[in-house]
Amino acid sequence: MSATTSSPIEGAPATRARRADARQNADALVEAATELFAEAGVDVPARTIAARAGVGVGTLYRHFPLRSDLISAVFRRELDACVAAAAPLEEAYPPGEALDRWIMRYTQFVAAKRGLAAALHSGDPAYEPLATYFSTHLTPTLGRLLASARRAGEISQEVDAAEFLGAVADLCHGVRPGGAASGRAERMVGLLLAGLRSGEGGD
Amino acid sequence: MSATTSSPIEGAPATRARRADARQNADALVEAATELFAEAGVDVPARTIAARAGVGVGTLYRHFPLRSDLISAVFRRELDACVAAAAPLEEAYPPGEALDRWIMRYTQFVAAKRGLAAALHSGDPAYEPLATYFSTHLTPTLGRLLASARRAGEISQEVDAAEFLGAVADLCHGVRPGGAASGRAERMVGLLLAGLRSGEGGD
Amino acid sequence: MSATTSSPIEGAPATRARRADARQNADALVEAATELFAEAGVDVPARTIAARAGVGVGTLYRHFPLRSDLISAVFRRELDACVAAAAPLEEAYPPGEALDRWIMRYTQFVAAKRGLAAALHSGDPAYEPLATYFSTHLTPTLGRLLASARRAGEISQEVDAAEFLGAVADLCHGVRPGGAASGRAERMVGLLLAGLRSGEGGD
Amino acid sequence: MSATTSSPIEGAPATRARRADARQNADALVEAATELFAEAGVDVPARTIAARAGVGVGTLYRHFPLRSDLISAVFRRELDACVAAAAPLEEAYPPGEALDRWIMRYTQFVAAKRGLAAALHSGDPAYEPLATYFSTHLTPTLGRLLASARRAGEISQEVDAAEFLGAVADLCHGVRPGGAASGRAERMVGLLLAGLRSGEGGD
DNA sequence: AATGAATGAGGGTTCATTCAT
DNA sequence: TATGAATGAACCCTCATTCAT
Repeated sequence: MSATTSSPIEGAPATRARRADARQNADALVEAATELFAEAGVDVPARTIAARAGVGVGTLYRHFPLRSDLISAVFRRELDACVAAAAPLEEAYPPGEALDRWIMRYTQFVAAKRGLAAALHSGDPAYEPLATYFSTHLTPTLGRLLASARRAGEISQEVDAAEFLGAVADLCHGVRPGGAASGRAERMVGLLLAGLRSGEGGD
Repeated sequence: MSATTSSPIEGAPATRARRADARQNADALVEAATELFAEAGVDVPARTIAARAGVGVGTLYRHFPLRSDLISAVFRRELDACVAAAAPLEEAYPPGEALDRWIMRYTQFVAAKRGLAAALHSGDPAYEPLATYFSTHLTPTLGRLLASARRAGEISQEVDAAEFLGAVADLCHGVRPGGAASGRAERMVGLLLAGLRSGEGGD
Repeated sequence: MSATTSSPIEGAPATRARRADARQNADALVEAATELFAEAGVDVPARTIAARAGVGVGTLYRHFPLRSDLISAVFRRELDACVAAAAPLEEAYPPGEALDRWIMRYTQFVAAKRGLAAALHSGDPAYEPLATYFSTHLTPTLGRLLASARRAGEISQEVDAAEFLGAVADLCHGVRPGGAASGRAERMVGLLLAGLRSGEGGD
Repeated sequence: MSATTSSPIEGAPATRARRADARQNADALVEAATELFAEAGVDVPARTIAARAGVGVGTLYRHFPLRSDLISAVFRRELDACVAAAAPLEEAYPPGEALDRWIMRYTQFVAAKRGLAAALHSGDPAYEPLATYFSTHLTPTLGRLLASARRAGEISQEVDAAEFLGAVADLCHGVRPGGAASGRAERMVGLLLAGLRSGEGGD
C-alpha cells in the first residue's frame, strides 16, 4: 500500500476517470520531457515541457514537484531496461565479452540521452535522487559483471564500479545523437575497456 | 624589465600609472573569475565576478566584453604552461613515459580548473574561441607526443589527439579539487593510457 | 450584451472568472500606459507601466510581449472611433465641411495622445504595426473624404492622404494637452486645410 | 569682450598652442556630432561622438558639459546662416516671394538636420537653450518677413512666427535626407504657405 | 485535479558622467 | 588640458514557482 496509491476500494467511477486522466498527463509530461531533454538539455524551461505535453505548468508541478523528479521519471525506465539487459548477456557470453557488451549498451544509452551526464555531475542537489538511483541499481550490476570478468582472469585492473560508470557517462558528455561527435564516446570507452585488460595490475 | 613592469624611472607617468591601475583591475577580475569558475562553474553571474574583484560590472565589460574573453584570460596562461611543459618531458624521458607524464600534467590542470571541461563542451558559441585555442595549441602538442610514442612502438592503438584531449577533459568533469572525487580522474585517465598500449590494434 | 461583458448567468465559472481577472489586468495596463505615454512618451520603462497598473512586469510581458502590442492596444480603440466618426460627418455635412470636421477630430485625438506621433515616426521597427494600422484604416478614410471634396470642387490641391495624416500627426508633436502649445496644432492644421483650397493647383 | 574670450594680452606661446589645440578638439567634436546626429539622431551616445572626433569622452564633457551645448554648437552656425539668408532675399524679391523662398530654405535646413526637430520639441529642459536661440534669432527674422508680406497684402492669415517655425520643424520630423519621405516635408510646408494666402481671414 | 495568470527575483548589458593621472 | 578607466544606475527580458479559480 504505497503512499501514492489511495484506498483500493472506491466507488465513484468519476474518481477513477480522474486518476486515469492524471496518469495520462503524467505520461505525456514524461514523453515531452524526454524529447526536450534530448533536444535542448535538462535545463529546458518548465513551461516549454508543459506546453509540449499539452498541459498547464501547474500540472507539471503537481506531478513532478522537483525537477529531479521529472529527470528521474524520464530516465528510470530506460535505466531499468539497461539493468535488465545484463542477465541475458551474462548467460549468452563469456564474462569478458558480457562486460564489454553491457558497457557498450550503457554507453549508447547515456550518449543518446543528452543531459543525463550533465545532470549526474552537476553537483546540484536536485539531482541527488538520480545519483542514488545509479548507485543502487546500475552500480551493483556493473559490479557483478566486473567480478565475473576478474574471476575469469579477463581483467587485471582494480576498478571501482561507480567510478567506471561515472567515467563512461562523462565520456558521453556533450555528445549529441547523430552529431559530429558521434563515435567519439564509443572509441574512448573502448580504450577504457582495453585498459582494464592491461597487465600492469592495479597500482 | 619588461614593458608591462612599471619602471621606476618613468617616461610618461600619467598614462603609465593609469594603465597600471587598469591592469590591476583586469588581473583582479581574472583572479576572481578563476576562483568563481572553480566554485560555481563558468556560468557564474557577471555581477558576482565583478563584486568579488571589487570593481563595478562596467569594468568587467570594459576589459572582457565577451564572456569567452574572460574564460580565455583565465585559462590561457596555464594552457600555455601546459604546452610548454611538453618539450622538457620529451627530452628527459623515453616517448612512452613522456606521453604519460604530459597527459597526467594536463589531467591535473584540467581537474583543477572546474568549469574548463564544461565550457569546452557546452556547445555555447561563446566558448568557441576556447575550443579553437585547444585545437591550435594543445592538440598539436599531444599529436607530437603520440606520434613519437607510436614510432617507438609504445602504443598500438590509433587515436585522434583532439578526441583524446576531449576525453581527458570530460573525465575531469565535475571534479572538485580536494573533493571526494579526487583521484578518480587520474585513475580513469590511467586506464585510457593503458588502453592505448593494448595490442588489439585500432579497430 | 457583447461577448466581452461577463453575463450574470455564467457557464464555466472558474475559467471565466480567471479570464475576467486577467482582462482587468490587461485593461489596467492599457490605462496605465495611456497615462504614462502621455506624461512621459512611449519610451517609458516597462517597469514603470507595470507599477502604475499595480501588477508585476511579468504580467505586462504576458499580455503585451512586444512594446508595439501595448502601443496598439493604447491607440487602437480610439483610432477605430476616429475612423467610425467619418460616416456620420459625411452624411451630415457637405464634403468640404465633412473633411474639415473630420480632420479636426483627428487632430484633437492625436494631440491628446502624446507619443503617438513620436511612435509613428520613430523609425523603430517596433512601431511598424501601428504605422500599418494607420495605412490600412485611417488612410482610406481620409482618402474617401478628400475624393468627395475634390469631386465637389472644394479642394484643388493634389494631396496624398497618408502624407496628410502624417503631417497632421507631426504638427501635434510635442503638444501636451492643456499645455502652453494648446491651440497651436489646431491653428497650423487649419492653415493646412486652407492651403488645400488655394487655387494654385498641384505643382 | 565676451566671457569666453580671455585676456587679450598673454605671453606664453605654450598657452596659446594649448588653446589652439583645444579649439581644434572642439571643432572636431562639433563636426563629429553633426555627422552622427544626422546618421543616428541626437541621442547618439557620448562615447560614439568622442570616438568619431578622435578624442576622449572627458574632452567632450570639458567642451560641452551639457548635451544641449553640443546641440547648440552643432546647429548654431547653420542657424546663423539661415538668418543671414533673409536679407538678400528681401532685397531681391517681392515680400511674398521672399517669404516663400526663405521658408523653403529653412525647411530644407531642418529636414537635413535629423534630430533638430526632435530636440526642439522633446520637452527635455536640456534643449531649452536651443529653443531660446530660435526665439531670439529665427523668430524675429520670420516675423519681419511675415510683416512685410502682410503689409504688401500678400497674406491675410494672422500667424505667430514662432508657431509657424515650430510647425515647419515638426513637418520635417522623421525625414531622413534622401530617404523615402523626401519631398513630403516640402509639399506640406507648401500647403502651409498656401494656407497663409487664403482669404478667410484669421479666425 | 487542472489551469494558466501573476509575481518578482535574477542576470545581461549599456551608457552618462566623474575623476585620478 | 586631455584621457579613458571606473562606476553603477537603469533597462530589458526570462523563467521558476505559487495559487486563486
